[in-house]
Amino acid sequence: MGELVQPPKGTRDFLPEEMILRRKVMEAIRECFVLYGFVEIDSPVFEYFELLSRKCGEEIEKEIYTFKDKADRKLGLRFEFTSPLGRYYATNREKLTKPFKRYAIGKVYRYENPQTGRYREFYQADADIIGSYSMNVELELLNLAVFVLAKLEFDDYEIVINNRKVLDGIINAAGIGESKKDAALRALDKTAKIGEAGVIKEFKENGINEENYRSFMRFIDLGGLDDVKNLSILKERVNEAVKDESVRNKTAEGIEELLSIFENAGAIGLDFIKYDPLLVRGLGYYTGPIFEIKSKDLSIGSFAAGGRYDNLVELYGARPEGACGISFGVERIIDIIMQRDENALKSLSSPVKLYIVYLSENERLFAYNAARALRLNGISVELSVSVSPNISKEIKYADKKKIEYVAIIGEKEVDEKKLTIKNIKTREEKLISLEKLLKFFK
RNA sequence: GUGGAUGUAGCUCAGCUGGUAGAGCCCCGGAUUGUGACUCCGGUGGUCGCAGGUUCAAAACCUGUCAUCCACCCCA
Repeated sequence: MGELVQPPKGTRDFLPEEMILRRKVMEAIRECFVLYGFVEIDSPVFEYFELLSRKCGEEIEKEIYTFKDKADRKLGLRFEFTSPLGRYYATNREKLTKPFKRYAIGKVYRYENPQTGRYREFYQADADIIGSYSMNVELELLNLAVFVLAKLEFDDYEIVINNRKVLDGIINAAGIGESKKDAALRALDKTAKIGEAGVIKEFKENGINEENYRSFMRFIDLGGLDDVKNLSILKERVNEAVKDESVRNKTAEGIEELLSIFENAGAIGLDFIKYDPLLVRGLGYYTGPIFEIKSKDLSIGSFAAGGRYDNLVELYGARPEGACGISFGVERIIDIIMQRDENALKSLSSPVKLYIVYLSENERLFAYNAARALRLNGISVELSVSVSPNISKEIKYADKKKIEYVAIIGEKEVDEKKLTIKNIKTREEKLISLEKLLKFFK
């Protein structure tokens, strides 16, 4: 197969049967967003590069697809929905009702090497709330996430949460300077993957002492299973250790935010979320709580994540506003579903409920009218286009397209003004009137 | 951007130390012109990812290139 008949690196074609599952997942997520009161917006797939790259961090900047248009404007494809949202909000804020709760589901692009759960073109589903500093926002978003996952029948996942302010405070308390903060955080984030020795090695490579690492770890060695207690302990420790008053206040604020989340989580069915002092998240714009949802057993990584980014809209020229969002990795969710159940694709049936076959010209009008009546009642029907059909092949066709029922219309049916309905799976047949058929599908 | 593995029919793959390709599934036709998943028979389908090179001769060896998978970086 020559290269030119393949889709570009990191992109994929989807077959009709794959689309059934993809549509189902995206529709489930969308329904939940709507049930939680989020409104849909749309914005361009490309924006000015300079806009996209503001405060996203160097690493991400490298992953932005860029191009110049014919008037030499430097543009970039959106690599997620948050930066475009910042721009959108700044542009339209006068027309928006606050707090602004919006969702967006669409394709995003990242120029990176494809790998497990990683593509150059992929779907994300985002829900964000702009216009509130309250932790009620975090609680609502986490609650939404749990609702979405229940709808998708996910149960072996975990939700971890941390706070950028707290991270900054502990980094400071551990004696790691501001200039080395990012490198330290990046290394710490990898603890589960590369282990203690690996983190220390990375610290050293970045000119940070092992003692700083030990110190950091001592702060977060909180022992207990009760996160409220743990955070209270941490609060005292950091409060004593941080000399800089503004950092100390920020840290305390961050801990209060987390405490507020944990104290209220139980009341809305979120008692299982966990404080993870080593959770970092790379994107540069996060300012407060950050969270991640991952599968417990599968190696696919996190499939939903988000956090608070209070400074974002200000970056685009709007007055400061509290803002927080969550993003679902649609591809990863689909990959997980397919890894779990290899029959995930096979077991789905077509949204088309009935395939109608008529055997000769004489039955055409009857078949056409039946199809029309069903369609007018919202029932999806495919009418065969064969002129003189071979019934075996028609049934096989419907089966392959995962259509559950076939209607056969011949001389006999037209005479009796009924349709022969065959259930493909059970092979049962019934001769029934159109009225009964309509009721059956309703 | 870096490293490793892999590219042979629509799919999964076989093809030994070089002698210009095979199986199963799928697909198409028939046994079966108002009834499909099983069976039987027959058939279509490949410049062996692409481009060079070595050789009398390359799917095989060498180089480059593109793509896929895995890992790093980073991330949904």
